[in-house]
Amino acid sequence: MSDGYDGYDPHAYEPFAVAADLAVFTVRSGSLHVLLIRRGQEPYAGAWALPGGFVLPRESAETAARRELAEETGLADEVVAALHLEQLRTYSEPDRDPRMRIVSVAFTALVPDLPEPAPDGGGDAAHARWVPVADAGELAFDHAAILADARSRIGAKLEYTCLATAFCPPEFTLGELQAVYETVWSTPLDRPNFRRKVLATPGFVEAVPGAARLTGGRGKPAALYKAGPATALHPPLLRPEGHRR
Amino acid sequence: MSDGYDGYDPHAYEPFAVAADLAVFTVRSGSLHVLLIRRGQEPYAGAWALPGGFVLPRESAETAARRELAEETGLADEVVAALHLEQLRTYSEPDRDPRMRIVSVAFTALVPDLPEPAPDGGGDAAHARWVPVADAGELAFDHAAILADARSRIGAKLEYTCLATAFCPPEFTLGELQAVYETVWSTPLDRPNFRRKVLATPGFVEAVPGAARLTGGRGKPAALYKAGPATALHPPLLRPEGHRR
DNA sequence: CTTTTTATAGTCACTCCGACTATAAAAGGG
DNA sequence: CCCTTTTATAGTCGGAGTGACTATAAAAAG
Repeated sequence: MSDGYDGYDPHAYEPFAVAADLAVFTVRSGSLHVLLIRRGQEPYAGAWALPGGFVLPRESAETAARRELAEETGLADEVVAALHLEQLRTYSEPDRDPRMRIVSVAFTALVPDLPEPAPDGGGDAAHARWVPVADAGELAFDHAAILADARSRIGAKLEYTCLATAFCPPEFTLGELQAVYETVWSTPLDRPNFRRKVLATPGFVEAVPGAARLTGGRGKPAALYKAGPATALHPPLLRPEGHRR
Repeated sequence: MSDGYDGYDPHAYEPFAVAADLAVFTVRSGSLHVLLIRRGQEPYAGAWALPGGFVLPRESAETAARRELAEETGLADEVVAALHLEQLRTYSEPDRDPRMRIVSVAFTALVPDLPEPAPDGGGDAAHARWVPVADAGELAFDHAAILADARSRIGAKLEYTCLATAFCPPEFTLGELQAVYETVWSTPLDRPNFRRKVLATPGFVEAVPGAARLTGGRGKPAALYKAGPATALHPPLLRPEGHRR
């Protein structure tokens, strides 16, 4: 026998298709939302699904993910191009799609609270919506499992990376950053302690001098910060005991 | 336009092939080794490569990874079946294989120091060898990048999981466990502190009562432990500053 | 029997973190 | 205009965890 790569004739087999699917998260009005599209055709017509689609012959999976996201959701091209995509994992069970053999590379992205996916862009975008993950329920294919994996991954990543700032607008208050953690982890955090930890981590956030959020809200105006150059959190910011998944 | 999944005719495109590749690590004689095979045919004939091969039409990527590992390395079937495989990530750059479009799902596995891959099994196994990762050098395809990603992943995983016991035989001393950390991280650790940390983490290791390693070695015989039920390390066992990647 | 080697036990100071209290600066209601 | 409410920010205190280190125990080597 030769090794597994030799003597393979791809046309002798039913071909694989390779897809890229995305779990794009945002935090809005105190709950974690995921971007879903409603399927227009069988299978799973009318069901909600993660945005995604086939990888074309000259694309990497990540390129395909960006292209599909732009096509299906009408998010602005600059937004999609700048988006930090992270590969989650690949789903390759033989029967995960009833039509044919489809191997799907899943990606995760975090975005600040954006306007609703442009319905004026017409076409696919009209079927895209932000849905609270708690309300996502049944999804097409194995997308519910992908969503669960993505959710658990981002919860863990908040512990040891600075990724939480990706959920925030360019300038944000520490209260807003804390709300991201509390929303993703579904647990309240002590405000002074959170503040101390964030400020003590070099490069996590940087003060925007002289700026303060002029919200219509009550209370003392909060200082504004922007994301710093750090990417990892050492030591990590662990969620309270009993809130891990 | 419809969404990306609809109206796709896979036969209209050059087909994709999907492969599974493995980075299987072990610790032997004080250095981290990876299992490599020598390629017999073009492309990259004579070069070293990670074991792996094509996913068959009715297999998941993980099933294919196990099958290829057994075929190519002659590792015992029980060993391969019991192996903890973790998906690393998927490599999908269009030109990563010169022959055709191949998307590869990479896996990582950790095994105790095993005998050399059975050369008596004949066939492919004869071309499999444990190679110190420091000596791996150039590999076929993008396997050097996969290996680097895998190495960095396992280093990070030792920090917050109990995975280090996977490198050890069923019963091991704390000194052996510490050697795993020191080898993977390439940094010495303080022995009493390491011991305190491991024993203070519930479920990391369990004492084997009355047993002690009767090595030919000098010094006081060490007590034996076996892997406990815990899977995560809270709080984590962080490597010393400046040794992260 | 002494030295060497390895395992194991214990000490001490410092850091980090959870819980908590106190003060500051805004809005809203009388 | 004062007083309450709300939110932001500052500080305190004790305990857990850890790095650096010392001490003791149990084996082999000379």
